[in-house]
Amino acid sequence: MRPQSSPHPRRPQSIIEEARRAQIVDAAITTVARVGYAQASLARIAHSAGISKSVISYYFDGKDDLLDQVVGEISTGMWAFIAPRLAAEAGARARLGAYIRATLDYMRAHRMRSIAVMTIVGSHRREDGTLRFASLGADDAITRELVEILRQGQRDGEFRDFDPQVVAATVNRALTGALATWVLHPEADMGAYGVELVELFELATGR
Amino acid sequence: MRPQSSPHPRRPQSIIEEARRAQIVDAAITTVARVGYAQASLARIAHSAGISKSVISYYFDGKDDLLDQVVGEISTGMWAFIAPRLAAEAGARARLGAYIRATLDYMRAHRMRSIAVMTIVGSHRREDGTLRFASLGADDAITRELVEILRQGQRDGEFRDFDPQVVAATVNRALTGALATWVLHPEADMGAYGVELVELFELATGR
Amino acid sequence: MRPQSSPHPRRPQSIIEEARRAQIVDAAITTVARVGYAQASLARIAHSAGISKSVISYYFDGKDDLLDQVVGEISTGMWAFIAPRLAAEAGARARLGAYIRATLDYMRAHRMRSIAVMTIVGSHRREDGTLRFASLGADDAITRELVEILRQGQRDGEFRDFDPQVVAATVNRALTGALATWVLHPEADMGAYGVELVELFELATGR
Amino acid sequence: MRPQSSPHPRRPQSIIEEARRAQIVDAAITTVARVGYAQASLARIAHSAGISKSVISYYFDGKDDLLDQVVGEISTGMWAFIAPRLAAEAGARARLGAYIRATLDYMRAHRMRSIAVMTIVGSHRREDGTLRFASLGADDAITRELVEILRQGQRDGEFRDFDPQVVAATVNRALTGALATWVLHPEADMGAYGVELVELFELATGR
DNA sequence: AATGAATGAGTTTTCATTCAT
DNA sequence: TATGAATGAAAACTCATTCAT
Repeated sequence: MRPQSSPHPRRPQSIIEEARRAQIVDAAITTVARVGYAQASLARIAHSAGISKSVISYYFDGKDDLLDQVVGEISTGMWAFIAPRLAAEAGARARLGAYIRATLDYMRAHRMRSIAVMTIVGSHRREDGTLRFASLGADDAITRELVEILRQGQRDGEFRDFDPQVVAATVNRALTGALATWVLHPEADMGAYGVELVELFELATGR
Repeated sequence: MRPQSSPHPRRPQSIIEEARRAQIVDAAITTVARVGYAQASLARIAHSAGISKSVISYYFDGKDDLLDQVVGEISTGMWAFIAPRLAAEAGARARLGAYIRATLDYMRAHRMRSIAVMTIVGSHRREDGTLRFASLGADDAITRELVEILRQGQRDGEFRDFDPQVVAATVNRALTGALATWVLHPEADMGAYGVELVELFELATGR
Repeated sequence: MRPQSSPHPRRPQSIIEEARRAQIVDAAITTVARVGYAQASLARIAHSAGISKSVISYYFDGKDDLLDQVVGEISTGMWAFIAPRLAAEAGARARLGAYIRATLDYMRAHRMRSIAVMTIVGSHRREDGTLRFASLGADDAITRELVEILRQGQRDGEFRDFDPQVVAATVNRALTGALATWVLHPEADMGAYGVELVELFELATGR
Repeated sequence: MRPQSSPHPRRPQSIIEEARRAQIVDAAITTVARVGYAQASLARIAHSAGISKSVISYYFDGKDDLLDQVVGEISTGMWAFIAPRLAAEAGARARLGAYIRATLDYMRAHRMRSIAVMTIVGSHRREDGTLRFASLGADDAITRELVEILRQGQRDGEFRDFDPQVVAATVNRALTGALATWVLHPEADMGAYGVELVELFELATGR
């Protein structure tokens, strides 16, 4: 990922330039969410953005760069959404609940973005075949914060003894599971789903 | 579909035919597990099987058919592996634990198959863009059995009151999460991971 | 065209062998008539005959040979149908009418065969790109007989002076035109069409 | 369809774009006329145009689209050639003669185009197996004009009573018959052929 | 007498990328 | 800043044919 850096030697980032980039990123998000990773060709994305294909090549260093930036932007936005909600809570137990609720709230508020990032993370690969974002949901910034919450809870005696990495991965998986359920059943009650998950993990982690 | 779009509704399944089919299915599994869904072209699969591309078309009615059969075969094998382990246990709590352990044992015993099915399920789409196997892990035969176990536990008073669909989806997600962790960290201790998950869900579901 | 001759050194033409050949030829006729020349693959023909693809290769020296024999057999049958009807008439004018009526009657009695031969004649090409049956309808046995009728009529003073080749080609084209109309409008009245054509060519040729 | 499945409903048709399209259409015409419909692959057409295969996909929405445009362009050109010749004549008899002569003149002046359109019309099929241009020569704009001439002649008493559809189809068939003869015998005298046909149909229709 | 198995050549189409303007 | 034009590679798939049995 090469965020904020231009492929060609151009430095001044004009407002119009940033607008174009955002427009393309949005089109990529919508397209990936709608038709999936494999079908989200540059032609389709360009078409969805109402621009010519080569504009994408102009602003991004190829498809990989575009998708990298899509994931980067969504991750950033997600963290910006969740972080204050964690900060508002005191105690590991409360913060774990806030983490779950905030994530689900983000998904509800940004359905397309959430689906897109889940889709890309599960499909975007390097040339050697390994998933490019395999660490997302397991070792990224947000998850590291979650792990820290869990560790703090254990130190403070709020949580029982467990492997924080395993629980963190399970929590994240549960959250994307909620999203997948929502995709399959758009009429599902995400609020109730959240209540269930909060209780589930409180019981699972409490002493 | 049988070879040559045969006029006969059912032709005798020769040994060599079944062997070839199995060989191709195996090559597809290996290839998908190694390079991912999008890169697993028929050419690559054929190459991996050491056969010509058109042999695949000869035995399968296209790529969709092949992948359908891959998923079908693995699902069947998985269920055949897990079912007796469930039957050997009495009580919902014990059976839930057996479900988790058996699934992880299957994954350990059949790493490639497990990765392949997880990959295909997450990527294989219909022409309309919807995931072809979206229901796998949410509404398939194995999951229905899991839901039944959870319901039984609630009826018997072993489990607290929760939404069985949510918990079942979360359990399944946790299991594929274990697999994803194992892919990312092949040195990870799956046995310990299993112990963690069993305890987590016992606490999460118990009263 | 290599009628009656087998590709492989087999001489005894058993009854069963002839039955198979006829079965395959019939299947080819039906298939070509239904889906057109380009789509009439050996696989489709074999499927329609309820046999394996390689049986065709066993009885015919490839697709060209099969189609040659299809055209040959239909031409032969057509001539066998028409010839006695010509012989029954005296005078060129009467025989020209009989030619037109007999051909249309054949088409009505053998719709599939007629469509098939028209289709193949218009599409089957040699490797150099030239139509293999370009002479059919212009210089074949039946047309030569038609030309002879026209010449006789001119000699006898029944017909005016015209180029018999041109008129013969036009008559034949008119007849395949009737067939094409019938294909496009299956409800068309072929009897009335025939009456129109007979009158048309009587006036066109008479003195 | 325009290049790149453009997002804009109508892009400016640059000169170079129109030139390329015309070049490709011409190459398709030449190729179809030379090797026939079935052998006229996009690869061959591209080769004949001296361009890469994918340029065709860039300018046309697939092979069907290309052939549709080939037929459309030739039909348009043919009508533009014939219409003024009809308009220059008074009386149905004279106009019928003009129709025949003008069509044959077009064929002589545009041999390849004429052969190509005859070939495509006789072979290009929809997925359901029906001929895509079955109505050409039976129910298209030019033929409707011919039918109108015939009807006018009957109303004015120049022509006898006959089925105009049958006669129109026969005239058109006779004309493609002339073309087929010319293909088979390039040395044939098309002028004389035309004289024969004009006389034939004058006698056939006159009272 | 028959065919299952296999294949290589060829089909149309899609795609990401490059480049001159 | 933007894009129209072009391309080569690769995709899935079809086909007529061959061959061993």
